[in-house]
Amino acid sequence: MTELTERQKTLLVLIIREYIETAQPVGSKPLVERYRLDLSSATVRNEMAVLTEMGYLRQPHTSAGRVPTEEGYRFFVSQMMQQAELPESIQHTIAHQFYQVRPDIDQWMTLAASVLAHQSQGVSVVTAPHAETARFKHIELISTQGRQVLMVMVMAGGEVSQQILTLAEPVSQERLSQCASRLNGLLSGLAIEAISVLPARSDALDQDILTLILQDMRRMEQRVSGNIYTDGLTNVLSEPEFSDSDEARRALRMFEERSTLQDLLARSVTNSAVGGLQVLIGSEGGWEELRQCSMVLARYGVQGLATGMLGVLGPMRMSYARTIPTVRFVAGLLSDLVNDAMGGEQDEIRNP
Amino acid sequence: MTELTERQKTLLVLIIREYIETAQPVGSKPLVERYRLDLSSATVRNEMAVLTEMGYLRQPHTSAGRVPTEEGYRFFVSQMMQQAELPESIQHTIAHQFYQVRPDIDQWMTLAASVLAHQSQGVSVVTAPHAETARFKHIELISTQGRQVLMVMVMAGGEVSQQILTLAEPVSQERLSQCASRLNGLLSGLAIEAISVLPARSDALDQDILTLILQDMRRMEQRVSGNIYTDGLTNVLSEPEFSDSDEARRALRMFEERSTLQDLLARSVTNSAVGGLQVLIGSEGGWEELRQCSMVLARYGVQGLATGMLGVLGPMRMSYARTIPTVRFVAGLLSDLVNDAMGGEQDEIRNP
DNA sequence: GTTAGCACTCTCAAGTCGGGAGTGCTAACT
DNA sequence: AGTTAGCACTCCCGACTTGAGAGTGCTAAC
Repeated sequence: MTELTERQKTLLVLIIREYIETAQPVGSKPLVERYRLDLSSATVRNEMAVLTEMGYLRQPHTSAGRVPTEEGYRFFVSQMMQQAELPESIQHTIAHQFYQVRPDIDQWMTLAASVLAHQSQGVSVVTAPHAETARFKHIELISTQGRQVLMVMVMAGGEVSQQILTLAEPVSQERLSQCASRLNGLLSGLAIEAISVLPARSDALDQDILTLILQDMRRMEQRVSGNIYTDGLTNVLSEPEFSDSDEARRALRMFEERSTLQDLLARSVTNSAVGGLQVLIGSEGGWEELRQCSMVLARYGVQGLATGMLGVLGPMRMSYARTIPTVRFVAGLLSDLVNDAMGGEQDEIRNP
Repeated sequence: MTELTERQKTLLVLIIREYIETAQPVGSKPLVERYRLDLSSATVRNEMAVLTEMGYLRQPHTSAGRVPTEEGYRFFVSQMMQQAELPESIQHTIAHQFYQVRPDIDQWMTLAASVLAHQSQGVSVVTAPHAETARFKHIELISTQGRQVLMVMVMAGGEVSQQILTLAEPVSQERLSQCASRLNGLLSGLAIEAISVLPARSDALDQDILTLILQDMRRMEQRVSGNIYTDGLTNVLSEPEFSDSDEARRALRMFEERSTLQDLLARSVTNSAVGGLQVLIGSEGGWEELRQCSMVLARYGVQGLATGMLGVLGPMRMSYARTIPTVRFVAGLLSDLVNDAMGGEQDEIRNP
């Protein structure tokens, strides 16, 4: 596979840019006119033929303009990656929004999803920060009525788990508080393995609660990611490639289905280099339903404490030039927020 | 406006049922054949003419079959409302799912949304239980690092609010716990109005936290509903009336937009009689974008403690026969769960 | 290596057309 | 009086045709 000449590169980029904008196969003549190229359409045609030969372009049918192939997009994106900073004004606007909402993980996630969807005109996903190894931080027991107790557990990474327990017999709030405070003292900062049996003198309630805590911590560790937030599901419907609604439906359905989405993200998590940005184009993602789509993914957070993923799904011809820098910027922002809120000595994931 | 004869009623119901199933204008001849009516198509035609005259049916164009009008659907639904119990087997399946998930409001809401969307093949909404007047129950302060503190507040209805505070100066976990326990003692069970200034001897930290608590409680009261959960956004895309994607997009978009959705629900909350079931057909909802849609809504929870809404959005020709009993059943189920978890003396909302 | 010219291909929108489904009316029947 | 068969009429819808337009690839000249 020979190298592309400089002119071929420029042409390829222009063609893809044009196609992303218009969603129409791009022809040689309109291209020279639109960009005032110092070339004749015939020359462009020749180059197009070469690029088609090499697999970067294809024609939907004889005598139609050219359309980028997955290869083409891949080349385009690799060009894009280096540069592409988000304009300062937009950076400020976004950051401003984050500092305006109530400081709470849930709010931040929702906002991040909203910002991503808005900026990229695609479907966004954000997963809440999640620790690979669960470390206990704090527990709280609140009696609601009779034998029902609300248990709120906070992990070192900031993850919160709530559940409602039914005890064997009614217990006063006072006893619950004492139990919680004992356990807090004993378990603070410990990971699952470090938690052993309780001192002999502890009562049955302590034991029961401890069992539940361990159960819950194991559940947390098994999860591949924190809660999933999405936004912009409808954005993609306006894209012409999804006008035949069945294709769109299948793609959106799998995106709405949390479990599938989690699989998808999980796979990317393992692949993704720390702090790196990943662009999955078309079949690269490996999901049949998303063959026509691309995803821009990034990992954010504080390595070793809590990390999450965020990304955008769009048609293959999504505006990478907008999406990539946005994803990168928001990832940085969330990393900062997580670091400020829970961080400490650990390494924060920063942009490469 | 004269009454409908018995035969006209039967016919109307059959026509609508047929239309709901096929999404095609229904003609006289196919109708008699399909349902083996002891009538000729001509007679049916005559009756159809009458029903059209009365506004229950319309024809898309001369010499096409009949299609129900909003009036028609309204009549149909009013017939439906009385009866319509969900089959026992399905009731069990659903109930089983609820008792299988981890007992946690968030899980229940997600599951409820999922069940509704699945059963009705429509878009579901569920709002978390929300109290009209916020009553303090418990607070917890957890130091994360330096001056950052995670504050978790639980309200009497079970609502939980988290946020991350930045204090003026670092405070030890011990002092935070003492502060929390003092405030818990003082404020337990109180509504906003009942909370006055603290005893003179309390320190600055107590004061600061109290201010934040009040702020947060006010915020909770201002909200019209708890968190919103939706599911099945994509279901509606397979409906033929939304094949021209623009209509679908606008409808879904407004449904995805939380704020609009909240408005919509808020309006219904005020309208809805306690425990009642509400069916909004077409323009009844008052939302331009949902002119082609219907909603089945219900309120659940424990009156005076915490209530929420749940419902299903679908095309006007949605399967009311499936949706109505499902919504009613799930509402009952959630009421039970809320009552078990937090209830007590208050009146639980039950099915009429 | 580049470009003008040209024949060729293929899509897309508009127009045409006939079959079919369904109606409403009338007149006969019960 | 209500019901039904028969029939003319209307209108949609899919299939087909057609012509314009856009774009290509090739060839030959620059």
